Amino acid sequence: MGQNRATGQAGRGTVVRGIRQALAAGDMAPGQRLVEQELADTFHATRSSVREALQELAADGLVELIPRRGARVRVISVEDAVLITECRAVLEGLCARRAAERATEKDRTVLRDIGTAMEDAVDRGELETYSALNRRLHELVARVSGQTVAESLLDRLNGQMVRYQFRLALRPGRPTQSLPQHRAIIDAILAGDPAAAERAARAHLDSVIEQLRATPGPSPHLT
Amino acid sequence: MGQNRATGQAGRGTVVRGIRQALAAGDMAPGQRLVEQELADTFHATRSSVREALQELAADGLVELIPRRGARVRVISVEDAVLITECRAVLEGLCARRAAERATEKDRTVLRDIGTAMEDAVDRGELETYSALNRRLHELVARVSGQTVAESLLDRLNGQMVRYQFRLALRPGRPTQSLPQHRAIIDAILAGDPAAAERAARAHLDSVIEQLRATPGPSPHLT
DNA sequence: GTCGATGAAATTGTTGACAATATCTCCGAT
DNA sequence: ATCGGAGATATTGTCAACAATTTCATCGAC
Repeated sequence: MGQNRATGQAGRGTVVRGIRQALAAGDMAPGQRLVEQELADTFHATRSSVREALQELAADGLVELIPRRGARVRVISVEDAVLITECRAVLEGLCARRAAERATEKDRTVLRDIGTAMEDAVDRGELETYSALNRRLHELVARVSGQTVAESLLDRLNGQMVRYQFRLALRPGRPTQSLPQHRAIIDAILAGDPAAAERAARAHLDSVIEQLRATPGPSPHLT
Repeated sequence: MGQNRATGQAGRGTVVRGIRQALAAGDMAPGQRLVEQELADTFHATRSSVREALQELAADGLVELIPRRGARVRVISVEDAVLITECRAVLEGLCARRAAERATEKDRTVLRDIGTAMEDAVDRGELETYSALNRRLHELVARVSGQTVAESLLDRLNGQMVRYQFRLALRPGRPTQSLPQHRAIIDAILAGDPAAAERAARAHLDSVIEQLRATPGPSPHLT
């Protein structure tokens, strides 16, 4: 691994992954300007690759593309985050409902395991683990539901929320609040009760919205 | 309007619009291969513009992009259409709910007008008019709801459904079936009853799903 | 007659140079 | 000191030629 520039479609993938990661890690501030040549240098790709990567990220709503003025990391206000989460609420509600109808024995076992693992993690105060299980749970529900369209929409929406998600998960007392909500979703799916599963998923995300509303706006731009 | 090649971003826009329209008009069959040079010629644009346009359309799910093998018009199976409509159901449910909470006097007036215009159109058997009003209604509800995120998701999903939508609207007896459902949505919003509005929107789209399921698969490829 | 290989044609992917535009810097006028 | 404008620089957008790959047609062997 050295000086070789990743070229072509490989390069594009590299840049997309790189920017995604930098965004998730908080290495790129919202509103920050993204200069094509700089990106090309840091990721050892060509400007063409960077250009295409930016378009892809713009389509996913992670980056804002202004003609003749380049790309910026998209700024997502608290209000935006709320609107996004409202969509997540109904879409995850749909997924939970269908998951309750369709979960196989195998799925149920995995679900049960995630449930107990979550309780353990919260007991032991392992926030990182809990957060990871959280993601796994939401992903599993979407996958089990067979709602591939909803799943991809949720993917997109979640991508836009990275900044807020890690902010929320670290809130003191948050796990104690969300754990029973996750339990309720799991239990409803295990019980094969679609209506309850949908209600539980929505209730969970409504609570996320409440938390978001109590969030101070994202650190005023250090342009 | 002559021999001038639309160049650059203008060209890209031209191509995107052109393909979108051709798709809506049924001039491009699903699965049809889209060759860059051909498109560049027919829309009088450069191959670069075409390339970018295809990426944009791919991000919107209208076109399938396979590396090294070019672009094809995306084939949307009946099952896909059902999954899409299930998402639409919950998203439009959300919009209807919020619209019921937020509609201003002005909005209500427009809504009422659309309602009566719909009834007139059905009475007179003006299918085209009814179909246009249908679109306007769904758009208005989304806009009034203030759910900009849901609105853009719905835009994307609707774009993928063009083929099926016109197929459904022409079904005999369909207007008689959908008119009261539209009325129910409008009335619930006018009454300021969020829960009823959401139920009505969902019920309407559940009925669309039923119709879709009773649809013969999209005409077996005339590749 | 079918299958596979070989070469030709068509098509997509990549690159680097160039053009157009925006942004910044510096300077002078008020 | 502030504002505005001219030039310089930085940055994005465009293009056409070239490279790589796939697809298609032709031909020969079994």
